[in-house]
Amino acid sequence: MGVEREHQALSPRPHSPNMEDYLEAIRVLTDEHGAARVTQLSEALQVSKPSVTAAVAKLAGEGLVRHEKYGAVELTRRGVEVADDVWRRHEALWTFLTEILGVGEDAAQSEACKLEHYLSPESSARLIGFVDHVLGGQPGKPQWLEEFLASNQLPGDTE
Amino acid sequence: MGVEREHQALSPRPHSPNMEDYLEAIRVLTDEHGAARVTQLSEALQVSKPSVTAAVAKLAGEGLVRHEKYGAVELTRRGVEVADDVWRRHEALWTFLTEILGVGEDAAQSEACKLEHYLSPESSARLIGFVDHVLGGQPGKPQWLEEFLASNQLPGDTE
DNA sequence: ACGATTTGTTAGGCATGGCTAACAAGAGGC
DNA sequence: GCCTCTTGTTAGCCATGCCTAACAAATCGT
Repeated sequence: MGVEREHQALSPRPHSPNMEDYLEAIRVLTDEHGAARVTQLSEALQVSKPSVTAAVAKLAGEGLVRHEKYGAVELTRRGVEVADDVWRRHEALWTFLTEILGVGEDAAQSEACKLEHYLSPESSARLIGFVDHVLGGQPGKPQWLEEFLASNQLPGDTE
Repeated sequence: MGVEREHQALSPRPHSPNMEDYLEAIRVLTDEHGAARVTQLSEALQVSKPSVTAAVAKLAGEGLVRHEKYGAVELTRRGVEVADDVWRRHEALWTFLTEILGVGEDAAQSEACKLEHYLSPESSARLIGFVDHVLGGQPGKPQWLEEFLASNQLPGDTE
């Protein structure tokens, strides 16, 4: 195995994992409740309200959200684009983890939230293609996948 | 899709991604050159030498490495365990990315370096099992995989 | 063995992104 | 209308992990 391990940058994503999390959460809350408030974000992301205020101010400075004092937080067009992009990676990972690896839904959810920030556009696209290729063709799952999933049911599988 | 997105903690790994990177790099350098020096770590991880000194001091404080001033850095037994654990996740990801998703080797390398810190033990185990189930049975790759990989060769595939 | 080069450390800062405590604005009950 | 409760903000602080500049130790050549 070619173990020459330089840590090269791999075109760093323009927004930090934390900021991507905020954008994604704003997107989800807006979809669910019509608006995203500071308190809801604070609960959803499990951070304090002052942390939310600060993050939102930062995102507003980058033109990704709009926020008038004491009001709701809204994504700008650019903010929506970023949030959707993160969300697509999230879904691809979630589906892969649950449907193909057989990870439990809650664990897959948490894990996708972490991994989504580090999946490159290329891998993202390939993963989506892979999931589709494996699950998209027939109604159920292919034989070999059923075999693999069955072979993993040994330990505490709390699905 | 059950979109109730609490950011729950998922038993956080005991060591930060950055510290895992240091441990992993020390492991690799020790294997390759017999020892890990500050300058080599600085180059391998693309950080300044003072940053390495600080990180190593921290790891020494946690009992993961040994380091006498101006000398080589060595992993303790516990350090080796952590480094090996990270390395296993790295390899599983690398193999999955290159052999199954068809990502180029360099991109896969960089990406595995990021993702490895966020893969849970469970997913890690399942991913390893998956890779083995898919590639381990026959000599080459299964038909369906060959098909998938072939269907991806359309765009600029700089392998 | 001593000067030059390489290697490593210390000191001092900076950015990110968390936190608590304290205060201010808005909303509802009466 | 006012009092209260909730919501949001400000101020100030902390940890992580990175940096540069400057200094100290080690190593090498002659």
